[in-house]
Amino acid sequence: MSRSRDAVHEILRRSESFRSAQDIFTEMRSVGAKIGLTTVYRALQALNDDGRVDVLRTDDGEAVYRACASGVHHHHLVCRACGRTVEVAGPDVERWAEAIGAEHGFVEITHTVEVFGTCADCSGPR
Amino acid sequence: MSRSRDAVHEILRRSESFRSAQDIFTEMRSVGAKIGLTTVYRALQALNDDGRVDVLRTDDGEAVYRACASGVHHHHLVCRACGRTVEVAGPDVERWAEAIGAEHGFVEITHTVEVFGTCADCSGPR
DNA sequence: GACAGTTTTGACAACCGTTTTCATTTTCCT
DNA sequence: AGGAAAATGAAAACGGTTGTCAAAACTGTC
Repeated sequence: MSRSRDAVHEILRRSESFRSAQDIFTEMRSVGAKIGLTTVYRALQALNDDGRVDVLRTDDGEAVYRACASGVHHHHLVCRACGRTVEVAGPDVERWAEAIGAEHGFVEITHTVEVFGTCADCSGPR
Repeated sequence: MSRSRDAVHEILRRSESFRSAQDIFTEMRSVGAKIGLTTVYRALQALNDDGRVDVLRTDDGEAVYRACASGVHHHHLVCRACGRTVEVAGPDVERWAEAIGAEHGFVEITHTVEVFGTCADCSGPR
């Protein structure tokens, strides 16, 4: 797993928003790349297994991916208009999740947090 | 929209974990209810539109529903073993999300937060 | 109660994103 | 080069969800 996997990774690194598999596939094809949809899916899961990309589900159940700048735990602030995404750290949230879990007797706490909003560019010059 | 919608709502109120549409459909049928899968889906979206149930997506993209006890904003602490769910409030998280958004020039902030863990019953008596 | 009009229902087909299959191609190693 | 193993992609299979459309269940009115 290598050639196409790097290509997919490259696309994601150049994007600053979450992209769907089909979306990536279309872009690659339109640029002339000879790649199959299946391979894009496989590359994405491989990249995700390696922790090189973040995945999340849109409200309609589609999986969207993004190359994460850091391998460490973080969350996303996503513009609902243009899709621009900022990685944010949330030590307070991590602590809160742990505390909430402990309070109810839960162990091995994990959590998912996504923040949405409209960025300055999209809401500003009205 | 009434008969079956109430039936679906009732099932959810009796469950303390998130349920999928198909899951609910199967249960209703096994109890002898004469209802179609389509109707279950319709009832669920209607209930969701009315803010009577919470929806979230599992990692494999399936939509799961739960009757929320309160109409006010809250989050969930879900046992990954038995699915038991506790509603939790997180004023700190709300503030954090607002702050993070503002810091990056985003407005109209919303967020999704789900906490997962293993509950006492499922991890305790080893 | 009968009737016309509206709403709800459900079997079935259509959708759509994702995964599997499997035969072909490419890569890697010696 | 030669052969085994990994990667690829077209097409088919899958699974959850939504659309279609005719039949059934309510509505309110005479």
